[in-house]
Amino acid sequence: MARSGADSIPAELRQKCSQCSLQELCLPRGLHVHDLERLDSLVLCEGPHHAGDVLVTAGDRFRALYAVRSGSYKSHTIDYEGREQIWGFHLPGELMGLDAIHPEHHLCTLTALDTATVCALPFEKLSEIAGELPKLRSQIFRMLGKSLSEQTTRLREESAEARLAGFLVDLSARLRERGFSERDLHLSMPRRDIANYLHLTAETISRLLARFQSDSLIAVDHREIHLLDLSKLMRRAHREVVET
Amino acid sequence: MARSGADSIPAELRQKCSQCSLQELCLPRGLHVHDLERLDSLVLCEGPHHAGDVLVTAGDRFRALYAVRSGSYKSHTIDYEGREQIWGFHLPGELMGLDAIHPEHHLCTLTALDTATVCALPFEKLSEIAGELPKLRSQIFRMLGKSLSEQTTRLREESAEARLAGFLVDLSARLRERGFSERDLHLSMPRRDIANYLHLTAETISRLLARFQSDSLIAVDHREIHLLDLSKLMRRAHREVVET
DNA sequence: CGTAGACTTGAGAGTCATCAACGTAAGTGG
DNA sequence: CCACTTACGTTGATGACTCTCAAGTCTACG
Repeated sequence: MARSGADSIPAELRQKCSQCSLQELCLPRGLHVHDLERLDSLVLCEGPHHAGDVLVTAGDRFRALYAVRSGSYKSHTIDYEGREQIWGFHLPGELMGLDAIHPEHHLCTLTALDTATVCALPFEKLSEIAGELPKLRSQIFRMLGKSLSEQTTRLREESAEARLAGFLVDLSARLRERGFSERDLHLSMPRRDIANYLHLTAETISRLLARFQSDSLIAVDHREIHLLDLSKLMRRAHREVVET
Repeated sequence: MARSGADSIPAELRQKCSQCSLQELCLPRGLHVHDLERLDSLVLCEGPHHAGDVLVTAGDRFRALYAVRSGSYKSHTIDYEGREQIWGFHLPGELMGLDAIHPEHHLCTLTALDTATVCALPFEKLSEIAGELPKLRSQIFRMLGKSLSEQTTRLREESAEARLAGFLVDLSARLRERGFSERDLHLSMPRRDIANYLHLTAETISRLLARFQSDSLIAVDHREIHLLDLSKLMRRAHREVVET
């Protein structure tokens, strides 16, 4: 967590986008090798964090965007009555902290869900480099636009069933993008967190998973979910049964 | 709606950010006079549109962002079953079309709610200029981050009452920013649209407005809403009773 | 082996949607 | 000016869905 001064950063904290396997999912997507090296110069690795560790606390001054390197995180706030509200779960290659750009301080706390690491991208430097690299600039715009359109889909489906089905379908798609099986999900978060994210209760999640299972859509084993019929699940999510 | 070729644009379509009264609310916020003139060179005025006129249709190729100049618009989609979903209402100085940046086509249809005009900001040129003007760049980031954090607040409150109260409080704050009365709201959209936006029904909106009125929080006269007790309204919205 | 937290399942209650009837305002053409 | 139309808005009755509360089971881990 503690880090030495800005200069003389230990070599092991330096991470190279140019050699990262998540290149094509992450910020560097579409950049040329030469330009990638400009990014290499600012990326700092943090972690490993363990389940429950806090990377950023809501209210912290905005310094950097974070790209998940391994494991997963949740972004969440505490509301006026001390209740948690979860805004997103973040997988490797996904950018966190975008909500801090406008107010210049973080709106969300970022907490590790399992053993996880991130790359920190100091925003001032990033913005500077983005001034010179149109592709990087448009990639930042795209990532922002992406989380914008994601937020809009989350609560779009009205019924509890459609929301949970949509959650599973999304997770499946994101795992596939990352080279994992699209049918075997491991949930790194408890039922309560899924419920919170979808504006439901843990009991409802339990009941719905049981219903999906008895309808042969999925097989549930604790936090391992096997998707048996992806297209029926999409229909329950009120999604087009088409690949993205 | 029809416009002549890219060259020789009629003078009356040229609009100048440098002379616009919405400067401080809109994209140019914080730019120097000299830089403002760079923006002047790309802004094109469109309209006037009338209630129901469509500015952009979902699926249209992404060419430009739009800043509301006068009147108001709604952004909405049509879902898998032909049902409308409203994502936002947009007042003068607000940017529309941000959701199109990532997929490079518009996700939302933009429709005028009353007599209204916009400034079109061709994105390619805008992005070019943003490469040279760090302040403009960070302003675009901020506007994106802003709509991100706005989306996250809309459905945050769980009860119907809190959501509608929040809607009124937000509208009031945005009108105040624009120099209008924060207590006298004119709703440019029907109850059905408010309901849709908040994931409720028109009947529920009616009943809640009636309840707020009988609790002396507001006075309702058709689409004119007078806010009698802003701080109680904020409490119903589960918001901190503090100015932004 | 015992405890704490996560998860499941059941019963009852409350909120909001649905359906339906009616009232009101604005616009049209006679 | 007045019937007529159409869209919008209000109000009431009913019911479904999901939350809350409660009890009990399972799992992980010291």
